[in-house]
Amino acid sequence: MSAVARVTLPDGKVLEVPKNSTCADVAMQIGPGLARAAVGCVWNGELTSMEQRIHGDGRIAIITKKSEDYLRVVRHSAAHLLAAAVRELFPKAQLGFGPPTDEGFYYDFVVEEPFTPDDLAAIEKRMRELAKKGLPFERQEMDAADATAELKRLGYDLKAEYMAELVQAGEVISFYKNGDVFSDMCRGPHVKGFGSIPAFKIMSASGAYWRGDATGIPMQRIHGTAFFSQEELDLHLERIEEAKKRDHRKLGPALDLFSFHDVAPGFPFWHKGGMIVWREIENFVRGELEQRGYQEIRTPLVMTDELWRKSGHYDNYRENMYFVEKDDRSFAVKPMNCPGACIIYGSELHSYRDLPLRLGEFGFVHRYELSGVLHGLFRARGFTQDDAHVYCTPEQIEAEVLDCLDMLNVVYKAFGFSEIKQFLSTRPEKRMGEEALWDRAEAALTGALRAADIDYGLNAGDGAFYGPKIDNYLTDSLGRMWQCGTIQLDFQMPERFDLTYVGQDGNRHRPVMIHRAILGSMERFIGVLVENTAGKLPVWLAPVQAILLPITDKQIPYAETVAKRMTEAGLRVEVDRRGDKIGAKIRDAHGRKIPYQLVVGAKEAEADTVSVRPRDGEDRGAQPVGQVTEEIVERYAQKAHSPIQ
RNA sequence: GCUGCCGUAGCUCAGUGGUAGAGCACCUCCUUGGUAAGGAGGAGGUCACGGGUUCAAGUCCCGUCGGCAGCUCCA
Repeated sequence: MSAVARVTLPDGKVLEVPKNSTCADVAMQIGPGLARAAVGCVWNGELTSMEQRIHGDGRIAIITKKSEDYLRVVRHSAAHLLAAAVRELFPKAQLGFGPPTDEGFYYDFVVEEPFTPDDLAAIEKRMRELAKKGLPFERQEMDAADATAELKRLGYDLKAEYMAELVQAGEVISFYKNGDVFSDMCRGPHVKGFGSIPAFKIMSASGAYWRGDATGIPMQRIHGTAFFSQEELDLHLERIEEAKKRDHRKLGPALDLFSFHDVAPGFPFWHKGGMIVWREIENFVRGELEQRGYQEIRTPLVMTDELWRKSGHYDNYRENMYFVEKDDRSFAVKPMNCPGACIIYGSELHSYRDLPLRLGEFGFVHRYELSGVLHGLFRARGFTQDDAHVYCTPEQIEAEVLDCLDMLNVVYKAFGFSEIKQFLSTRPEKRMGEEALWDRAEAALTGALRAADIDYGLNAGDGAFYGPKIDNYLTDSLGRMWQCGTIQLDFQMPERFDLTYVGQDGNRHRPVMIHRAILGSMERFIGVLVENTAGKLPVWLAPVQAILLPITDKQIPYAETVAKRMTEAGLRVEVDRRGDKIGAKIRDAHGRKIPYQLVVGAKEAEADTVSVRPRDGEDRGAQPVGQVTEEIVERYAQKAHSPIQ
């Protein structure tokens, strides 16, 4: 064994340091300035202190106050501050884990009673008092015996359990103390003291379990967040408010798109507005399918258990399936469309000339989801995939995957999404098939991603039970990522259904199957669209594209003539016939987020014009009906999603 | 599913053991008003459902259903 460890710096440079060096030693070797500025480091992706010992090769990033990762340090310290306040107010509270997260931090506690909102307010108040005192973090390393004694003194039984594991793993045990107020076993690093957390806030409390085990010890988790400045914290809180305003579960019913009811938990009811959006999306995708040589199919919702045994779903997916009994037979409601597609493929003989055979299906699938994970359209129990199954030869895989990636780009762009991120998910623990097939499938997907020059991320172990996949995430206007499309390779299903094609050599061969969805689920995608646009759907998707607002009843006939002309031009138009004043009608149309609000009074009726109030702009004044109609028709045709001004 | 919180009119919510409430929306009437809420009146309730405690339950207790947040981030 070598006595040196090779340490890779963020810029790719490699340093050799003696084993058992600390991160601080490494920083010093890079430069004394950096060593002085260092507040912690990231060792092999994990946040740790400068005292971390280096036992082998790895990657290091030194954190200074200027690093992005410094925010994680601040938040981790804020978690300690939270725990300190909790221990003062609830001396019997036992500590669990308290890490920083992407949004802030949390700390888990074992307490007799759940925290009330009043408790949280008191805890936050106490945190502010402690922060005012400064109370520097002081690191102290201990051997196992001392650490055990210290944890016993503090009454941290759970931590003692965890410490034993750490000692076993050869870790150095360290404590961080803040005066005589608080002490916690912790790897670090931390800010200077409780006074060095510029802005923080307690967000909420919820249930959790020791080490995430639902059969284990119940705990109470307090969530908070922290930032470098009050301004950034305020901005964060505003973003949360904005997201709340855009919540599709509120906007959807308010805009008459869809609703949920107790009689069908997890299953959306689609109203007229939602169906218009749905149809537009479906027709657009259908157009793409036609361009790309797909055939559209539809397979049954209910099929026998035998089919699902054959496909492997019965063994691998049963907990998520719905079953029905009739004629002493058991049937399952389809959770996926692939077996049905395989039945169609297998129903006739195929030549290599037929391949690739692309079968598309807007397939309505049902998956039982635990009640706690349901979330409006984002996580429903019944949803419609814009699914397709491509049967091809192994040689055709890359080209087909590339075509799917291209379709993804084209489709997402049409909905106003330009930022797409791909992740490759590799073999999961629960899987079917031989390792060699998995090797081949993973290599094929990697090849396509490289060929498309895509900078993808890796989700190791997150593949489907029948094959690896590429998941596609899009970023919305609030910077949130949504998983939509997926491209999955499958060497199993053709095997199980004994699917073949006749090759050039006259022999039967096994086709490869690619499962792919672009939008993912119609339901979820519409939910994403609603949140992304805050309900202000582009003209091509808007259930009502223009509304005529008569100043008085006398203009209703004129408004109806205009509406008729626009309807004949292919637009979706309404007339507001209610007896309200114009101000109220505008307010209402605006609330419904209708793109074009067209005011008609005596003057407009006289001149064959409408006064245009665009959704995103100011009153434009009177414009000829023909011109306005043309503008909307053009926007519709172009699927424009720019603001309407 | 588990933990916590919640469930009162279509929506947003008040009502803390003693006659079921408000605003908005809806309907009718008056008003026909030129750019983000005109006025008056009316109708609308098995207080999620089931059980219990009590002279009395929207309110307290138990259960069920449904909703929301969290349950992955590992000192």
